[in-house]
Amino acid sequence: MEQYLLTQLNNVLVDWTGVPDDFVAELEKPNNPDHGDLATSAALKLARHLRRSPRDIADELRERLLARPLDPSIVSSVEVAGAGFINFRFADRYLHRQLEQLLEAGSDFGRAEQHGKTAIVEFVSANPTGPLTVGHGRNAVLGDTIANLLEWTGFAVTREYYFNDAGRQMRVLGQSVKARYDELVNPQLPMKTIEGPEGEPVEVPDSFPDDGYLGEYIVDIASEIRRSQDGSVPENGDAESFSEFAEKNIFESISATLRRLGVRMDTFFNERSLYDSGDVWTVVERLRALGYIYDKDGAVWFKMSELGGEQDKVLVKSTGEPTYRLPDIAYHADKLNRGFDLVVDIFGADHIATYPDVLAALDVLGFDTSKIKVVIYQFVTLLRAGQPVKMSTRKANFESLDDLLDEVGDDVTRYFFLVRSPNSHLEFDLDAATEASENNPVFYPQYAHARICSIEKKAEEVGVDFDSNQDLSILAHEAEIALIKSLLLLPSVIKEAADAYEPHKLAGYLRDVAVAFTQFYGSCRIIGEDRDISSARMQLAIATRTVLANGLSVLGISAPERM
RNA sequence: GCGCCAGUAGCUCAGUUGGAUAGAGCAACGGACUUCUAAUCCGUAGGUCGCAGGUUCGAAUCCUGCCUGGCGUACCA
Repeated sequence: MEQYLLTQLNNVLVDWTGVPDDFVAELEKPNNPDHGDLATSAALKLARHLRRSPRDIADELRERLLARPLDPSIVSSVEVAGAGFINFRFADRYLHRQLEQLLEAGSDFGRAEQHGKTAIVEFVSANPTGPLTVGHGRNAVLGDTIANLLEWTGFAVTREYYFNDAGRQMRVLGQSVKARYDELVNPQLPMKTIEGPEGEPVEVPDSFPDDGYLGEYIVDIASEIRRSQDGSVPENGDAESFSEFAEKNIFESISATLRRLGVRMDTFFNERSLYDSGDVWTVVERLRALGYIYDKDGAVWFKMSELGGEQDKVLVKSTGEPTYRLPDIAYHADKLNRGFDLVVDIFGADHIATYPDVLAALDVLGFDTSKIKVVIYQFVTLLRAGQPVKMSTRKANFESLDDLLDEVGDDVTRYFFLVRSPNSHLEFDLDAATEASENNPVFYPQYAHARICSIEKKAEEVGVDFDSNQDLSILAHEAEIALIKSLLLLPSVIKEAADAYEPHKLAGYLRDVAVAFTQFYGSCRIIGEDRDISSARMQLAIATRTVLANGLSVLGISAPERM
């Protein structure tokens, strides 16, 4: 309908003298149903060019459209309204035909054809120094759902987790675990007091690093090492063997947490491989050859100030160790070299400053940076009894993603993370997510889905005789038509959500579908009407269940058959 | 100081490629279960769209300035 109308509209305008060649009419969905199903403000926009009143132009535009003529099985009415809007209404016949196609497509309704392009979505990417936080949860759910959306719009998608198990962080981790282990083995160990997360004193062994990890999980890992009989960590092992054990342990717990969230990675990319391959140094040399590198104070600098940046950036510290920027550049070069058509990064707001440097470097290295899309999401505040809950990996007192999943479950967790726009701060109210769970918005689409399943089951029990080939044109009730219109939007909503990298558009849509269904349910009985109407309404219910199930599966939220 | 994000109903947030009367959920108030699931529905109330200018037929949306909050602005990641 939309495509058809656009073609008709613009064909009319092409033949219209005085209309600028580059003028393209657009359609919008009016928010007031009295204004039809689609509308165009073309007449208003042409007023200046044609030097006539918008209303006048709209009248003529309408006449010219009707003269083509318009296919009455698609468009039922064309009206001029307001200051010069033209409102179009769908023909019921058109809606019924589309509904038939929806039912035919079934679990593929909303899914676009594969177009042969590939995408890689990098997300989570937490280093194995501690359990995933709630912030990682938002990252994981966003990344996974954006990957789903891209798949549904025809991309072949790779989900990748980028991590680093070398360097300072892992050294500190090993030292932290070793110190806690020593403390367990030898209770007489001399202790010292350092500052905890709230500035409170914390007792740690003398050998504990000042910037060590204070989390309880460090002690857990230490006692696990002590219990383990496999000798993988020698009693007098160095910090490195402790760090290896801890890394393995933490990675397993991270994987388990992701599994609970329904997140599955295709590939894990270790930053270390960029050093092993020498890619990191190749980047420096190529940038140097291009004149964007200089040495100062023993460090290697990148001339970011010549590329629109505020100041030059250090790529290699005077210690010889690269900053995070250098491997980031090499990593993204690697992703582009792997031939992906689209490279998506999911970053927290605290990484906002890192990617302009990366993009600038890739740009001068000759890569097509337009293939890279960085999704930045804002921070999560966890509220319990109206008070913010502290969340930090390094410090002791924090709420982990696992704790959250324990408290509210995977569906609610995913929904809360997905229902807000990524660039909006997220207040995750635990009380609302748990105690008030009877009014929890996540249950809207789920409940509607379960209700339909229940109706189908009931129909089977009482042996209702449905005709699955029933002509759907019998559906003419206001609530039926409104529901059909809502259902047919799924493909375009998925497309919009994918193009914008904003899953909340889909989450909001599914709630609308649930509302439209419930209104239909309230005014139209399915079982117990005469056979024709009963059959047609059952088809409509099945179509609704299909849309809800497909949409929920994109969000990674379950579509239960009963609740 | 500079950069990014945000400021919309009591609360949490949609709506921002400029369109017609700014929406939803929760909270509040009033109704509806002998019916296919009441985890629901219907109704009422609730707004200087942070402030001030500007652009135009039209601004929550675009431009400028200012205010407030978050995150950055490392030879941390």
